[in-house]
Amino acid sequence: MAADFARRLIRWHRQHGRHGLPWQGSRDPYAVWLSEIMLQQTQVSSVIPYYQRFLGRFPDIATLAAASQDEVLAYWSGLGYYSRARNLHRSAQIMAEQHAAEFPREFEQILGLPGIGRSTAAAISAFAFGSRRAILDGNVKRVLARYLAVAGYPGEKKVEDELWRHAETLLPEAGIETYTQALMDLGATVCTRSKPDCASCPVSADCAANQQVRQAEFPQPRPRKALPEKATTMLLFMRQGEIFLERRPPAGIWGGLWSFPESDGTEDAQQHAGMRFGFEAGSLEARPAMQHVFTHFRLHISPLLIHVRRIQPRARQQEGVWLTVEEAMGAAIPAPVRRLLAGLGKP
DNA sequence: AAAGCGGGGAA
DNA sequence: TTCCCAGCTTT
Repeated sequence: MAADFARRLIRWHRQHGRHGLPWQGSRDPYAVWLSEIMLQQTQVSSVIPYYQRFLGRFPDIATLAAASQDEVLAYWSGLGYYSRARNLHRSAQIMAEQHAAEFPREFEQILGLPGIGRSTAAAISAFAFGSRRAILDGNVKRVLARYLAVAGYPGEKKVEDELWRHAETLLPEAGIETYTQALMDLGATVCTRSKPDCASCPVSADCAANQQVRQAEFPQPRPRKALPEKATTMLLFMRQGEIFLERRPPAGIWGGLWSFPESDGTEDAQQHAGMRFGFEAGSLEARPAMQHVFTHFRLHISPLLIHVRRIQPRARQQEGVWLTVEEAMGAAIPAPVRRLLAGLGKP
């Protein structure tokens, strides 16, 4: 069974795998390493120009190690996840100092380099040295979860461990490079996250998810973490066609951006906020509620439009500014404030 | 607009 | 050990 899986993949790869990519055909571990790092969170088409430019400027470990971090980052600029570039640079310097600028062949030593985890170390070992090592990146997790109907969320340790065991078991005795490339290619082009093309899949006949027509159920998605909910009332003080904004503290949410004064929504707090600035409130008008989702919580915003009748002359205003809506739209304001301002024109 | 991604570093 | 984040893509 396991042998069939690998054999079919290898056979499939000849005709349907991705060929001719700039990093294929090279066994230079440096080139293989660079491509694997660039491909970690980035798709092939974006990587290609960066890979060629980077390799042109830093053709080997010694050159990379000798370069400044600034220049390395400049060549990475636009790819994102800049810690990858910093780790790449650090690794090159480690190799220059400790391994005579040679890329280590030993799996444990490769794994020990910064920015290289178990799967990346295995991919480099397989492609550069022909070592028989299992990989398990996001694509492979999806292929195996479906092929073997592995339940649970792969981000969970228990599930990931099970997938690693399967990955090891399915390894072929020979042809590790083609097999590894085929597995990656299958996940990227056939066994895709949505709408997998099972009709074109070389292992669909004994794929558990396909047999049960449950492709969409594997791998199980990350459990939805219930976001904490927070609520605030934004006070939109308005006077003579201008609105009042104050600058937020430099750190924290919307640090340094301009926003409306806030209150907890009680009448006392609203009055207090107005008094803080010396505003004498006229009519109040609740605006439509809205919400804004952050990475770690959901914020419910109740906007309250307050027409300011009079500003007490002694009032200090160095913490805030009065701007026309148009001026405010051009200022450094967070997205929800922008939406609120945009909605002010309409009733 | 939301979820995914491989490894590092914090908790 | 386990949890969370980065910064861009794809759906």
